Amino acid sequence: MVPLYILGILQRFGPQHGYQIKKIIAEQLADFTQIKLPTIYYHLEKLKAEGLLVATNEKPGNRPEKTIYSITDEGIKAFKNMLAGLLEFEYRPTFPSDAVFYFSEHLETADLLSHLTVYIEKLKKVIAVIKKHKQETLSFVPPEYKTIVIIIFSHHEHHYQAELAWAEETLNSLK
Amino acid sequence: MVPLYILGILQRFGPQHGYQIKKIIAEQLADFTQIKLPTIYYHLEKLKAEGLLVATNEKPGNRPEKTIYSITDEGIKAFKNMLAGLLEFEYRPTFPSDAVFYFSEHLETADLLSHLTVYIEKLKKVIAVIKKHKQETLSFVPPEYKTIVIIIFSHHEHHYQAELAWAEETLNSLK
DNA sequence: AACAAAATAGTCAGTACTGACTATGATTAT
DNA sequence: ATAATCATAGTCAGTACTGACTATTTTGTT
Repeated sequence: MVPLYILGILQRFGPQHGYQIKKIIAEQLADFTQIKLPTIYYHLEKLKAEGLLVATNEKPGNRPEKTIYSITDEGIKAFKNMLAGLLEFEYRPTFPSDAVFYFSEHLETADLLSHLTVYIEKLKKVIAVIKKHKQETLSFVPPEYKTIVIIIFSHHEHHYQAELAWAEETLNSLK
Repeated sequence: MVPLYILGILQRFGPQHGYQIKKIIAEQLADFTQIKLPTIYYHLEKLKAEGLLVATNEKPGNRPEKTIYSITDEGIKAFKNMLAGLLEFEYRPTFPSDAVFYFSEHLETADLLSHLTVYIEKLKKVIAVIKKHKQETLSFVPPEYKTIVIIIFSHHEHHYQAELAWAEETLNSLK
């Protein structure tokens, strides 16, 4: 995923350095990925070694030196292949909470119930935040991106609602 | 997750070697985790180094030598702590397909539509399989485990249904 | 009896990720 | 004026995961 994001962002926004790429991801995709800065640098160097990016150095004023990365023609080709590969996406979730229940003979039911209650409240808040972000995002993106914004946000809404419904059912089944 | 599974299985089923642990996970949890054999061996050695497991060697007949791992008192304590930590579970999914849509300006709508159609059929099949496995599992587990089986399976059912609903909505919105 | 396939029991090297750390310039608060 | 905090721009070592590989035994198949 990370190389795809980097190559795509470099195409859409032009040459960038690591910190800026991280910022773009944090601003536009914070709800959907949690990519850390060292991960960005790791892949920038890797993509450079593969010839998909080239680096130039820049020293703006007396600021510390920056390494600016630009995508190459090779990089554009590789991006298209990655995207085509990803198109055959699959869905195979794993939930840490399944392990909790699998081994729940080692836990008190009361503890499970109280944690589930807290969890349900958290989920409700997250759902509210996502809905708010969706509206905010829709208010500033150009019209041609609105469909995509809706698709991505509603993907997460669906799954958070599923998680909430499961948590509520589970709470009731244990009471 | 893997250390928790290993320590839990060693408590529930007694001393085991790597391949058997893998088999237990594959039989009981195949729908929910995809832990590979080298991952098991990696953690067995790590847990041994931490003193949470002890290893004994066994040479049964003329079969190749086995390394059998048993949980220690330290290991039982660590397991309880892990489980208590996991109890504060969170939900933060990432979907590769979001990246596909985020960069969908580089794709043909027709390709998106045809892949979504295939994807929807796959999801329907997976849901049917999960429902079947749920019934099968319920038919042989002791009654006191039925609630847990239902909780874990229905967790996945909910999310697969969410994924299906999202995929169908998305397909319609792009038509 | 001979061969193939599956089960058993691992090793190892390469890939990916990230917490903790360093270091400097810019901005804000007091 | 100065201290604190934030933004910028990374490095590095440690952790985790797994594909590819090796090797033996058991079980079927012909």
